[in-house]
Amino acid sequence: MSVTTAETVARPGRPRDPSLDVAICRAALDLLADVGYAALTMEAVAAAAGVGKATLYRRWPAKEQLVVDALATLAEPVEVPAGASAREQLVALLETQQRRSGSLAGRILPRLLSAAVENPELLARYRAQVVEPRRARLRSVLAAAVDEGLVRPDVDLDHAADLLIGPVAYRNLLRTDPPAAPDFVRRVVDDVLTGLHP
Amino acid sequence: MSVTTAETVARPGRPRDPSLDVAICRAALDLLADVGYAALTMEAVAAAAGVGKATLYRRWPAKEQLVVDALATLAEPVEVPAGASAREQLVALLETQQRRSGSLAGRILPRLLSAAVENPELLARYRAQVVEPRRARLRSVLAAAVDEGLVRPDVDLDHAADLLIGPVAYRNLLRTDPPAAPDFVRRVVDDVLTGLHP
DNA sequence: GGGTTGCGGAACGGTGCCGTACCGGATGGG
DNA sequence: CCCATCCGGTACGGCACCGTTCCGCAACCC
Repeated sequence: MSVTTAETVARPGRPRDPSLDVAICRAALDLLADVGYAALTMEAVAAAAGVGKATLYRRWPAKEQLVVDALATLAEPVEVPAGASAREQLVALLETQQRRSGSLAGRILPRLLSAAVENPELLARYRAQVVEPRRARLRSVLAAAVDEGLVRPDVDLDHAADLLIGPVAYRNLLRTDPPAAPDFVRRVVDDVLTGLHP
Repeated sequence: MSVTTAETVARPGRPRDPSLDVAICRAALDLLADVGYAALTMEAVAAAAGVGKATLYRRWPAKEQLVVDALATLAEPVEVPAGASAREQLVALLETQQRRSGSLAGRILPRLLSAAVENPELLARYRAQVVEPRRARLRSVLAAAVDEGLVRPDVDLDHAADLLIGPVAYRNLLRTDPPAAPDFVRRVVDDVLTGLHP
């Protein structure tokens, strides 16, 4: 499902400018993060993208499809320091996630949690684009932790990922004050790894 | 800060009907859960409460103050089975929280996570009314777990509460499918308690 | 019982977004 | 070349909600 629903079949006349697709999607994501889904407006997207309203409606019939496609362009690189121990890699992953709570994807999440009540597909896209890649990275590091003898081999890695992500993400979402202690992530990793230790 | 800002000083004329305060607040909370904060409308609140708009504006100048006061009326009883072991009490607490993800307070949370970007006070009220009581209950049960020798005495109970609540709440918020396994909560409690064991 | 306030309901002008439809110009395919 | 389509911009009628105001009546204090 490409961003533009137009078929690649050659059509007469001037072709659509592909760079406008990305500009529109980018503007939609920015606005989604800034004002939320309910307040997101086709007019505002057009203005932010420097585009006429007709250009939007020519490609997307309504806000929902636009945002769904825009979310498909949302991706974050998930890198992890090579050569470090599994424990250090887990700490690094979670600290990156914590630090990114103010990033584009991070600011979009609470908006989508609300919008998902009416439109579950929006959140499903976000999970596929952002949450699942993070979890996959986490699982692979946890598998390395099993190899290191740090985690019991019978542990469900998906469940272990929940134990690690949950506390960090929940605190970020709830904006609990005071903000998490500097060693918060490390303590989470230590406590969870102790619980999963052979 | 009472719901109605009117002073208790006697005033001439017909006094305000206190039952309308609760009807309005209840309607506001229902609408908040159903349509979200951005789409919540003074007109809709008035209609749902069976009240004229003037009655609303006589008490609250704007939507924000109304919702803040309405949230102050939000409270859930947090009971825990007496006589059970600390472990069983923890499982019961978290399962209750999980079951209540569809309750009024549970449906309001994602709406407030989005609204809190513009209006942090809304989420602060929710934390004070809903989150903090739950955490307090959790801390007291964890203290009992320390007395039972189930948890090390030097463990930060607040941090332990994060480890327990985080995974459960995060899964509920993200609506991860498939829905959590039936023994999900028990496994979380078991793993965390193992990590905090003496 | 008179003056004052509360109440539901209806109406007001103003504003912002909807989705559509044009315009004049640009761009590329047949 | 010619014409279909794309582009930015503007305008349109319609609709929903805003916050206020007025009405007619009810309820209460002094």
